[in-house]
Amino acid sequence: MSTRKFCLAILSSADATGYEIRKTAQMGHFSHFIEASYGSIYPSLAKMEQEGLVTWREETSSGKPSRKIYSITQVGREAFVKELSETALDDLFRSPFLLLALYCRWVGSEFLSNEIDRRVAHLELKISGMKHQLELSSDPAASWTLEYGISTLSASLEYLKTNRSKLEQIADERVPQTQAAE
Amino acid sequence: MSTRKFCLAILSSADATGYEIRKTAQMGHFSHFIEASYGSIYPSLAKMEQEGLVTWREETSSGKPSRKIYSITQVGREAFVKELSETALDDLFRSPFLLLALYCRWVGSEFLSNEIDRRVAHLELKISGMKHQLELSSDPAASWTLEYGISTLSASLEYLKTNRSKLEQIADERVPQTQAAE
DNA sequence: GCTCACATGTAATAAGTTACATGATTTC
DNA sequence: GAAATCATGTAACTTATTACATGTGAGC
Repeated sequence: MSTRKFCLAILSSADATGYEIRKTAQMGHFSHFIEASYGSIYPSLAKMEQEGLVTWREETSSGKPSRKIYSITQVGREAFVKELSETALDDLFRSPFLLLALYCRWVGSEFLSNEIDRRVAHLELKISGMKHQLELSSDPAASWTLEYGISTLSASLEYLKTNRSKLEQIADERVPQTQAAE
Repeated sequence: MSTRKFCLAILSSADATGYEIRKTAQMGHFSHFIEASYGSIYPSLAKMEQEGLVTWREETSSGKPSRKIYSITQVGREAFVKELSETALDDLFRSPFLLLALYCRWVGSEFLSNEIDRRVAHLELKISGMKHQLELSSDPAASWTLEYGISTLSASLEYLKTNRSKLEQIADERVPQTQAAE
């Protein structure tokens, strides 16, 4: 249901093709808290067309592959607002990294350090990307959401940088796998 | 694969029943970044038993319903460590709330305010629950992870409290649904 | 000539959710 | 006597992931 909602969200601002919707999911200011791939977007759009939430027109420029440009209908807008207000609003957060942190003794500190390095780099990249988007943003709501993301990711990064050594020390007392069997 | 990994994680520390594993998922120090329901735990355990990652014994006390107590095998331990180190470590974060924030003009500021109130209360409850767990925690790695969670959730809460009025102002300029159709 | 970006889609599979089905024991 | 907790599981359904399949045009 989330891909659906996301497609309607995009289309509520402007017409778009499936390809463009996916690009927005990957690079837009949504990318922090939404994910959608072709395999979920195209079927979603097809289904919503059947239900009358969206329509499409074909655009054929000479040579270029033809595009299906989707538009949201009034019914679609109503469905979007309804979903916005009726869907559960709790965040979904899953972190394989925190599970690794919790069991870091099993993998040892070298491996852990490496993963932390990667995570730090990843977070820094993400934050700087969002800051860049913030500069370009003209929509105040988008700016607000971006800042929300930036401040939580920054807190996460900060904690990680400040406290990594503590965890690395814990991981130093590695549990050998042979001992593990008792 | 994540329910699987989570079950192995629990069992790597102590034997447990499916029921207990689910309780841990709901209330333990995992609850912040993991979710698992009966519908995913029981099938997972059954499958892992077939693959030799876990075994179980039955415990029948007079009267009480019989319990299937699962134990991890050496093969299971190895599989766990392997999954810990080989699985993707990126967080999964989905936020229907941030989508609502982004389109708050469509729902208006009254509705938004209400949702923010609920979210603030929810975050405060979650944070205080985690602080309580932190006090009880004797495992340094669990404490580290809990503090990680507390600091990011606190940043999130802080941002929300400080900047909610900004968003509420944006939502004040509500887009009427009739106008929406253009 | 190669690779990247544009462009649409399907099929097989994986994974998890929700509700259902059942039943005992304990606590208020 | 009712409700909560303990306890196991299944079945139908929803949803998304991954890989496959296909093809054009532009720039290097």
